[in-house]
Amino acid sequence: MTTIYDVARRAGVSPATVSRVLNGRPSVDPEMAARVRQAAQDLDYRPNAVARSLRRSRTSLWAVIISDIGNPFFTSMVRGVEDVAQEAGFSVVLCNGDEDPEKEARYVAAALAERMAGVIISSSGRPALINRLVQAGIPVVAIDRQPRGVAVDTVLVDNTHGAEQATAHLVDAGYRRIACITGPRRISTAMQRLRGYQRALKASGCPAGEELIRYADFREEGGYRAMASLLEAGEPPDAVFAANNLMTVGAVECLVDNGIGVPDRFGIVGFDDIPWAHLVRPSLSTVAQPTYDLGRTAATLLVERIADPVKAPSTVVLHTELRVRESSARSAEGRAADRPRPRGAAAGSLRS
Amino acid sequence: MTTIYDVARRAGVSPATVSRVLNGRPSVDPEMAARVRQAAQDLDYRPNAVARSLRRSRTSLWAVIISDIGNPFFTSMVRGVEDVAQEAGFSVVLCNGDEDPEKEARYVAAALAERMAGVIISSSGRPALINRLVQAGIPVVAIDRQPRGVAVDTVLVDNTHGAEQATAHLVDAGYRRIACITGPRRISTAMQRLRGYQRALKASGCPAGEELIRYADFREEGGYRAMASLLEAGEPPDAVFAANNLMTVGAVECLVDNGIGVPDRFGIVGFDDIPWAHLVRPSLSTVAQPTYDLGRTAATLLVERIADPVKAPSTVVLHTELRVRESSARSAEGRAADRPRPRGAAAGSLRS
DNA sequence: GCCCGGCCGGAAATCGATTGCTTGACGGGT
DNA sequence: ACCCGTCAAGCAATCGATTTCCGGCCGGGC
Repeated sequence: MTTIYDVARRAGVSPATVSRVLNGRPSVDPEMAARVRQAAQDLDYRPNAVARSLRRSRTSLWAVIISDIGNPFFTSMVRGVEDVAQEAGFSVVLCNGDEDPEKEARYVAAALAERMAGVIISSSGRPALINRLVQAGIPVVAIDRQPRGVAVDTVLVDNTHGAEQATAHLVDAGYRRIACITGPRRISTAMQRLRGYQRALKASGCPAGEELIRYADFREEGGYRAMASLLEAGEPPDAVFAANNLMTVGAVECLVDNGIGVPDRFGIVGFDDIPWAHLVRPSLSTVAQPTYDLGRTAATLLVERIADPVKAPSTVVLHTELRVRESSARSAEGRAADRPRPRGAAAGSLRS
Repeated sequence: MTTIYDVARRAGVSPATVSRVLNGRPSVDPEMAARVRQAAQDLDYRPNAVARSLRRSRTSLWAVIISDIGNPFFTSMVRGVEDVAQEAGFSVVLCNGDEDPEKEARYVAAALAERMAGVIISSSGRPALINRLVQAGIPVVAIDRQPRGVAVDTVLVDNTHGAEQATAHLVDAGYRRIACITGPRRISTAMQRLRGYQRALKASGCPAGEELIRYADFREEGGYRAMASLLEAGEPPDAVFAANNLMTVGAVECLVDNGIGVPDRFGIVGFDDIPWAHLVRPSLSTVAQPTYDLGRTAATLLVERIADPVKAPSTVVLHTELRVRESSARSAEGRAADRPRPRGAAAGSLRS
């Protein structure tokens, strides 16, 4: 690789001058600057970012640590981050935490070791990880999930309200025994969405209780299993609110496998939209989040935080929107035909 | 941040010794090694990876440059890469080229500047980019897409064969006027899949011709538009082979919007599976690729290439598998009712 | 004609970890 | 008793770019 010394030699100047020219510092003779630029181009010189980072003790890389790369929610968010980062002159590298606290910890360690310029994180683990970053002086923005006990810039959506709205909608559609499949207890969004669900049930007078709640893993398969377990229960529900998109898909699969008609015999609303929600039959009612804007907002906060490391952390809450489609639109006949469902089918398919 | 000097001072040794201990070099007094480790732990010392990379002139980061983060094909592939990378002690950073050659060029430049340990790339641009990496001595593995005119390790699937099989399957199902929606001409997979389609048509004696071919962008929206344009044609097709998963989804959407019954009035097979292909009604017939293994294989090649930079490049071809579902299963009635289709509907919806 | 200030560009220190070379200590062989 | 081999550990150079400091030159003012 060619270094700054090679360029300096070819242009007949000192490396210091080359550095000044290439970094756009003023106070360099234009004629000499031209010579330097020419030499750099001739040699196809590319500054060694590693050396530069060491000297400046800062990099131009952001780490975006997301919790599941297979979830379209995150991929859309990342686009928002990228667009802002690029305008601000940063490169984004993506780290897939995969809902695995250990994997996530590894990426945090890497971000720390590489002295990344900033980190946007949707943490599935303990807040200690985020603390480590903060204490090392690395600008951090938490996205989607609220870390407990750490004061960092945060971008969230109104989870509780969205969940409440979704559940209330199921009540309005005529469902009575409404279950909830939420995520792991350690994750803020899981708990907030559960709370919204509970609030709506209480307001409506519908039955509520732990036997209607399942804590799954925000994955498709977890949603499937949770749904199967709900159907196995003594008194199975007639509708479900699923706290994320992939679990919604899993739950629907389970219903299909058990031959349970949606929406007539069973209603379902999911949290977070899916790009193809309208293609699935029945199309899925969801609480849509402004995913792209979530990313943009987080990136903007990060840019500000980098510019001013001591300003007070702020929290931005964006709004969700209930999109009613077919999966929660019970017809009049469906409502009438409220006879007991065949149980055992779910169990059978599970054990197979 | 604490440096190696701080640790050395606290342990009462030289920085050289600290380095040796922490890198597990032998020939250090165990008692002294223990003291060093204790000091490092006390100070929560984390080696500065930037300085280390500079000195060693190599890093432990891989860049995986994929062409569309929104495509589940790539996200699944990345998992395969990550699993191997981790075993080999590398961290993976993901770069989203977004089917945009310029964006991709930026990430290549970053990989180059950061002196990444290796690059796995699914290139949507010109081979010049890959050449640049190779010339800089950075180990490269091309994945999914074959770069022209550059000798690098490559992992592909049997695109031509898969496409041929899919098209032949449509012929067998009784469709006669079979169109093809493929990707941009500059991308090898688009052309190979087109070739397989053409080969199958020729073998079967079905009509073939440029008027049945559309070159789209591997995106959902592009698939929609291509489908609409096919429906508008003088003599519209009665089936289509779509050369990737997202375009398949777009094409189906278009058919649904125009009220064209699948599979009875129109057959469709896509290349590359979709996790939720069986949820969509009608469920989608696809040519499935071993996405995870694709990633694993590429990563394994990269590990080998890093270990031995001069070995001859190899190309690995993995196999696809046709998964027949509903979207290509024309019933007997559908076959009989082969009456002219209402045109204009597609055009109307396009112009709206 | 001399002095001062400003501007330009080079020499060298610096960032933090690694590593080749060297020194010093110790033990065994002659 | 002397010498040499071995091993442990430190010194200092090194990676490549940036940046501080300083010297030299030029021009203007008195």
